[in-house]
Amino acid sequence: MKKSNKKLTSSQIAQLAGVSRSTVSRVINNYSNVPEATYNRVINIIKENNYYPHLSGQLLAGKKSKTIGFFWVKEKNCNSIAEDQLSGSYLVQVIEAAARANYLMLTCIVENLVDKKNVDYISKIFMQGRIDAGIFIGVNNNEPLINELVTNGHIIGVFDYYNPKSTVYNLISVNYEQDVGNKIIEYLYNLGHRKIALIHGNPSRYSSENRKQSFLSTLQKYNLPIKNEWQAIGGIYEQTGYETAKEMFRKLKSQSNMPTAICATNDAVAFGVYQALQGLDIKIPQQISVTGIDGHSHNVTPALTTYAFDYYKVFNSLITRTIAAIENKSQNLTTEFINGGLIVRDSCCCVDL
Amino acid sequence: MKKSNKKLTSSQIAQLAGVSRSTVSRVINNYSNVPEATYNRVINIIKENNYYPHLSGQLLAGKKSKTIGFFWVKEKNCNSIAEDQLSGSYLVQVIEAAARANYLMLTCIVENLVDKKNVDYISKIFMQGRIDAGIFIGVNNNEPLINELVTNGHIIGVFDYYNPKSTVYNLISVNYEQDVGNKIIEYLYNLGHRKIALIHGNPSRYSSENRKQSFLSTLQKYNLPIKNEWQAIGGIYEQTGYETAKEMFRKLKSQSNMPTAICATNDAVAFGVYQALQGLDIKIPQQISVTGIDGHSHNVTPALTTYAFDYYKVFNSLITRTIAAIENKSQNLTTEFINGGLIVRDSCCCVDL
DNA sequence: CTGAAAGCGCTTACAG
DNA sequence: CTGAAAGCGCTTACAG
Repeated sequence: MKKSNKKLTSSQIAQLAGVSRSTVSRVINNYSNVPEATYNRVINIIKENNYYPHLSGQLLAGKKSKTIGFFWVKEKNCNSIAEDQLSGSYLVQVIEAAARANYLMLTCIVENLVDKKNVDYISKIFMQGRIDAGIFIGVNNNEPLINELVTNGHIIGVFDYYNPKSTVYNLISVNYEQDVGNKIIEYLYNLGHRKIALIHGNPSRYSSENRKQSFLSTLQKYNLPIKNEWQAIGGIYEQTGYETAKEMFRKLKSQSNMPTAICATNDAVAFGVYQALQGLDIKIPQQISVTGIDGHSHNVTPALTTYAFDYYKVFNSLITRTIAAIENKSQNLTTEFINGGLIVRDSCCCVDL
Repeated sequence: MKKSNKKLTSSQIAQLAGVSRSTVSRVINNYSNVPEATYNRVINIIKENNYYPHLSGQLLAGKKSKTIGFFWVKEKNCNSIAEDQLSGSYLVQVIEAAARANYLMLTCIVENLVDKKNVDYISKIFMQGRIDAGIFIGVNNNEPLINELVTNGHIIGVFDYYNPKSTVYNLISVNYEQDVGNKIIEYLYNLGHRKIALIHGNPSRYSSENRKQSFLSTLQKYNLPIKNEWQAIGGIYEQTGYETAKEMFRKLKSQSNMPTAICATNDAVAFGVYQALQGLDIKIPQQISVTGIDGHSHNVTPALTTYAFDYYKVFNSLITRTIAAIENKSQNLTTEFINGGLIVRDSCCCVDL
C-alpha cells in the first residue's frame, strides 16, 4: 500500500479509477446507486492513495462539518489551581462526549463575554461556517450573546442555563436538578439541625440562584429561621468561600450567634469553609456541620458530605442533544435536568433536640 | 448597527458598497493599494452587516486556517482522577498558548496510536485541509505516525519527543532539560545519601528514558551502588507507582536491604511511593527520603521535594515555535529543552556518614 | 447507472 | 486603483 505524500483531489482519484468525479463523490458519500464492482474499484483506489476529501470543498457544497465549537468562558478571579484542574476535567469530558459521536471540537477559551473583542471573536467563528453548533460553559443565565446566536439560527448548547419561556429547538441546555437545596435541608433537618446557615453562589448563574431558592423555600417549609447574618454570597471558588466564611463566622462567633450547620453552594466553597472554620478553631462536625454540592473527589478531613452529580452524564446529555439538534432528530429534548444524590460522609452530625 | 441574521457573501457586500468582490477581498486582507475613501466605505458596510468571510472559501483560495490540530493521546491504565485533572490543566495551557497567538485549536482526544482506526482518524483530519499544524501530547519517542506526518510535509509539534538526528524544519518539539536525574542525585549525595533506589517511568517516553540515564550515570560518577533490587519500572501514575513501590519495599524490608532514598520518575509516582511506604510503616523522611519530578501542587505530608518545571513555559515554547514554523519564521528552533529547578521541601533528610 | 455542468465563497494574477 | 476571470475541491440535480 503506497502512501502519497501530496494531497490528491477527487479528480485525480476519478482518473485513476477511470470514472468521473461524480462517481467518486457517490462512493465517498455511500450513494446506493453505485454498482458493487464500480464501488470496489473506486474505494480501493481511495484507500491505496490514502485519499480523504478536502473539507472546504465539502462544506461549500453544503455538507456539515461534524465539528462543534466549544466556548469555555473563564471565571473572573479564578486563581485556584484546584478549580482549574476541575475545569480541565470538564473540558476533557465534553471533548470525549463529542468524540463518541464522531464530532470534533474546535476549542476556544475566552476570558469573559464583556469585552466586545471576545464576543466578536466568537461571532466570527460561527460566521466562518466551520462549526455546526456551539457549546458554552461558564455563561450567565440569559447571556445576550447566547440569545443573539440562537436568534441568528445557530444551534447552541449551554451548561447551566435555563429559560423556561424558550420554545426554540436550537437552544439546548443541561441543568442540575432543581431540588438540591431541598434535599440537603431535609437531610440536616432530620439530623436535628434547626439553625442552618447558607453560602450562596454567583447569582448570575442559574444553578446558584436555583439552589438559593430551594434552600430558602425549604427552610421556610420547616419554619426554620432565615437570618441575614446566616447568609452570604461566597462565589463559587475555594478562595472566595474561605473569605466569605471567615468574615461570617468571625462575627457569629463573637456574637454567640452560631448556626449548627452551614450549606455551601458547591464543594469548592465548602472547602473554603473548612479552612475558615479551622482558622477560627471551630470543629467540624462537632460544632458545626458542613455540606457541599458537586461530588468532586478531594482529600479533606473530615470527608465532606455532599450532593453529588455525575458529570459524565451531564456533559453527555448536553452533547448528545446538541448533536441531535444538528441532525434534525425529532423529539429532541431542549433541556434536561440531571438528578444527583446525597453522599453522606463525615462532615455532618446529629444535633440533640 | 443592524445585524443580519443570514450569512452574507462577499458579493453582497460588494454590491452594497458599490465595488467588486475583488475590492472587498482587498479590504478584508488589508491590501495597501485601496484608497482610504474606498476602504472606509467598504469596511463600514462589512461592520454594519457583521460580515466575516466564509472560511472554506478562503481556504480553497489558499489561505491558512489559523487552526492547529491538538491530539491528546491518553495513557493506557490512566484511571487516576488526579492524573486526569493534570491532563486537563495541560490541555487548558496548550489551548491558551495558541489563543494568545490568535490560533484556534481543533481538539481531539485519542485512546492510543495502536488501533489503525485512531491513526486513520488523525490522518484524515490532516488531509481535510482544516489545520495548519498538529500538536501531539502523550506519544512514544519515534512514534511512526509522527514520522509519517512529518514526511508528508505537515508541521508537527510534540511534547517530550527528541530525535537528535532530525534535521527537518517541520518537526518541532519541547523537552525537559536533560540533566534532571543528575541534579537530584547530587542533592541527595550532598545530604549524605549513598544508597539510592530509583523508580523509572515508561521507557518508550523520551523523558523517562533520559531521566533513567541521567540518574544512573550520576550514581556511577559518585561510585554509588546500582543494584537491580533498587530499581524498578513504575509507570508514570500514582497507582502504578504505588504497586511498584509496594512490591519493591516489601522485599527490601524483609531482606534488610533498604536504601536511604528513592527517586521517583515523577510526582505522581512519588505519591504512589508515599502510599506504599505508609502501608509498610516506613517513615518519610526519617527512614527514607523521597524525591519527585514535575512540581505539581498536591497536598501531601511530608511536602514532597521535587524538581519542578514551569508548564506554562513548556507549552508556550511548543506552541510558539510550532506557529513560527507555520509562518515560515526563519531561525526557528526545532527543539527546546526547558530548565527546571529543585524545590526543597520536607521529604528528604540528611544521612550521617 | 453515470457524466457534464453548475454552484458553493473566497483570493489573486492579469489587464487596463 | 479596480474589475473580470480563473481556480481552489467538492456535491448534486439534471439529463441521458
